Amino acid sequence: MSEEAERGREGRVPLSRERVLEHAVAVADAGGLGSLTMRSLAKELGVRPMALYHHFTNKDEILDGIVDLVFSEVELPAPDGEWRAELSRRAASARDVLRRHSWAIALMESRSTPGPATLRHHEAVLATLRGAGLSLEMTGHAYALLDAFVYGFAIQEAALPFGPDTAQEVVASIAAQFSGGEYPYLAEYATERAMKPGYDFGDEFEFGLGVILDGLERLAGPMRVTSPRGAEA
Amino acid sequence: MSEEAERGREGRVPLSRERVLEHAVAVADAGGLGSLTMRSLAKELGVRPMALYHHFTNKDEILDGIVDLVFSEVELPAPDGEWRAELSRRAASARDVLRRHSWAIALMESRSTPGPATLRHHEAVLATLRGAGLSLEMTGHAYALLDAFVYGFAIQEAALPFGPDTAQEVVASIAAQFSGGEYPYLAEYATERAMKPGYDFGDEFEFGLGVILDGLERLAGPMRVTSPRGAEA
DNA sequence: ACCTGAACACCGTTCAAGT
DNA sequence: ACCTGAACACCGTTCAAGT
Repeated sequence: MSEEAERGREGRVPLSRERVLEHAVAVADAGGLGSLTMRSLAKELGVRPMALYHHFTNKDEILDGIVDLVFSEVELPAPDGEWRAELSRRAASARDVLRRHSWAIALMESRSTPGPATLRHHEAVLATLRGAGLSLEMTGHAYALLDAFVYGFAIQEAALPFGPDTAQEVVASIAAQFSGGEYPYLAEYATERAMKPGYDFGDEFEFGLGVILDGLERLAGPMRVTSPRGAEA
Repeated sequence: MSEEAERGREGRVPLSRERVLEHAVAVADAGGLGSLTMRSLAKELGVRPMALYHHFTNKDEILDGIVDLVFSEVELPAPDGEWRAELSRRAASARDVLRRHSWAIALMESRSTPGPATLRHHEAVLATLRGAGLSLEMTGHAYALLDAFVYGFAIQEAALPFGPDTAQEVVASIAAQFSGGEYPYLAEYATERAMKPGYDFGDEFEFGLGVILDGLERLAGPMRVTSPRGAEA
């Protein structure tokens, strides 16, 4: 699994914060957050566990680091672009990133020291909303609503019984248990909708995002298509 | 802390799944998910760790159990009530419950074996949406959107630097770091909005929920105020 | 049926030491 | 400056045993 573990002691790349964090993300991607331990990470890097403490004061600092690294993968909206397209692209990208690194969702709840990529991300979204002409108050409303949806949707996708394609079979076995009649609406939804061929839970993302953006557009009044070029120049 | 630990070996209440799960929730509430170990839970119950394995096959089963117990605290919507009021009440209740047990959010991402309270909950929401006259397709859209918002909002509240009241000071210290000018929009939002006296992030919940319910109302067309009394009678 | 003690293979982290 | 070995106080869980 690990290139470093296979490599001899000689041609060893020295540790660095970046290298540690990149491997930490890879370990969590492969085996979940539970598989990411100081010991497993060290082995992946071809090093003894204690070597990590020379670059990070403790495991929490590594967890903060990988959350920020995940954030850095999200495409930033362009503040001078068309706001709706930019926010759509940003939301879809964030959802994609959280699907690739679903362990990161649980971490966001507990981390409260945002890293530079996280701050740049927030800054770009705020710039886009403000650039579209929204008031500060409406900017806060919009940002909270958009991110609640993105994060919450990511939770739901992560909690799906299995991948988007194999879900049907699982739903079918669950639906069979409902046939007693205790959960008629669940049974109906499972058999008449979730088990139907073309169904894909992931499609609910576009619907939900559309409802939210429509609502914001309506409430925010006429928005600028592009923000002024030089902010205060 | 624990009544049981103080009680003598004599007047000991015997273990049961319910008693174990109730104490597990209490332990997680008090110290977070990290503080909930088989050993700490056993001590809280005045018992040896191995006694727990007589009632649960492993820790995962306990985690499944407490997620379902948390779900049981959420107020169910009344399928024959006014749909918008019922869904509002349900959403506010779910958000309340997740604020009281914020550790549960991280668990939902990893658990995929829903318990009876969870199933009853889903059943009631589906019944309310179907009872309001929504198509199966629109029911799926609506449910995914509503729950994404509720869960995602709960994550955001859990990730707040501190409680809703002490947040201002923390925001202020963060804002001070922004003063270099690297994050002008974050600085603006922090100083001109988040630090202002009346500001409370929790208020964003009502706004977001309103936008979503408005959107659903508009898309679903005219909805019944009450569903037919006897479903198929 | 219900609970226990001892043990095993793990954790994160400290501390003193090596180069 | 960068990495290590040994040790400590923890984990979840197995297994054989007690009542």
